[in-house]
Amino acid sequence: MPRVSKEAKAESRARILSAAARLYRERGIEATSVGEVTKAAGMTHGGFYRHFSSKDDLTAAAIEHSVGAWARTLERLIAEHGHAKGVRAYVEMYLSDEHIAGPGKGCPIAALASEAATSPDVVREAMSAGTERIIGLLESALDLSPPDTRRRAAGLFASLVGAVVMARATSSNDAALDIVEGCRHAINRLLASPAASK
Amino acid sequence: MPRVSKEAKAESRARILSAAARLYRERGIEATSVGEVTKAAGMTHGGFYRHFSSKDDLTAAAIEHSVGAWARTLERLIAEHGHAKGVRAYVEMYLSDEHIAGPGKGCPIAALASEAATSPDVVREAMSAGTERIIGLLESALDLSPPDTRRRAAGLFASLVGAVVMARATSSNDAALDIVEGCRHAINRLLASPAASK
DNA sequence: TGTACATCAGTGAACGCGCGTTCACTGATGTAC
DNA sequence: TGTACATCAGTGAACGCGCGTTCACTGATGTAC
Repeated sequence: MPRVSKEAKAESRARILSAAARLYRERGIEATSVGEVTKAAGMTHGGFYRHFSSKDDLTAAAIEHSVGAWARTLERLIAEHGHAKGVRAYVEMYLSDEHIAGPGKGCPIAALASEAATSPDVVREAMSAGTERIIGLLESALDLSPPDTRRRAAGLFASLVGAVVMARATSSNDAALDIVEGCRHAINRLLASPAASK
Repeated sequence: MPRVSKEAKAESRARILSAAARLYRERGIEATSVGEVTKAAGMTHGGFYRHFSSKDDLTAAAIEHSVGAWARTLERLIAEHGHAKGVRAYVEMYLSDEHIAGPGKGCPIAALASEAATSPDVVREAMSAGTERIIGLLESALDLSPPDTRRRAAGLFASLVGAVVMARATSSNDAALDIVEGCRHAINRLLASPAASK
């Protein structure tokens, strides 16, 4: 296939980005090759470099893409259900069986955080920006005005990420359930006691 | 170097295992090659297969090795300081700057959980067994007899893991501090309210 | 509006490289007598 | 205890393979007149 219109090029780029975002979350970044991504996007690997300068460039863009989608979901839940109920809905979505069983459409922070920790700076920065954005949204929704709303939001999100990461790494379903339920109870306690602090 | 005594062989195996456990936690499993491990252990790659049948075999053994070390540390802290103070000391060690900055000697669950989620079963099982062991120790130390001590222990550990994973993936030190502090406060609240539950 | 031509998205072969693993070999260790 | 020999831990070259990336090529798209 020879040259293609501007619109077709933009669609190709979008397909590559979606495929990469899904495959990275399902299999990990290192374990996913450029060839697998372009194949999933319906093209051959040669044209890839018309869209991205390197695999790292794609990785950063794919993380931004998928983090953005999750941030918009949280924004939507808050807009639809109000602050407190929106956060609770997000927590339930995050801890749902679908989310744990389907990392391909899931939160990229839960799927990729430990791999990103050892990745090039451009990847780490995409990850940081995404984390920052989610914590910021949670912070503004937890408008209960305790002294450290931001840290409270960060602690809440860390619990969610830890629970999903561990539930996925566990080969026993019972153990995974205990982890998720334990996290849910801890967060409910956190959300129910606005003033408690040590 | 030709054949070597039984003791020397056992020492070689121990050096390979230590080197692998450190490099895996520092760089990730996929990102660490068999050659790098044997080089760090002071030998060439050819002799590796006298000790392990494959890289996956080594990976499972290395995870068991490092999880075991962390579980023994928790046991020691509980024995030295008693149940409640032992758990608090473990939390402080887990959330310390040294632990976050030095994954090579750190908890393998925090360093490798998301990569293990996409690894072969033998690796996942080593990870599960380790998680199970840590949660079991925390459960027996949280002897406050609420209805769901096990889930409480699992939730506590999930918070710790999430905080360390996210703090490491974040490129901003300030954001990492917020995450760790938020987690610390959430856990203190959890440990201080034995009967609260939702 | 129609024509001539430069641009460049996508193809598929090819590149150098490092991976996990195998193997012939060496010679000290461990064993049988 | 001493001797002869089988074992096998470790070496280093070699294997096939898949990786990220490059490149000559094709021909529809976009542009200049």
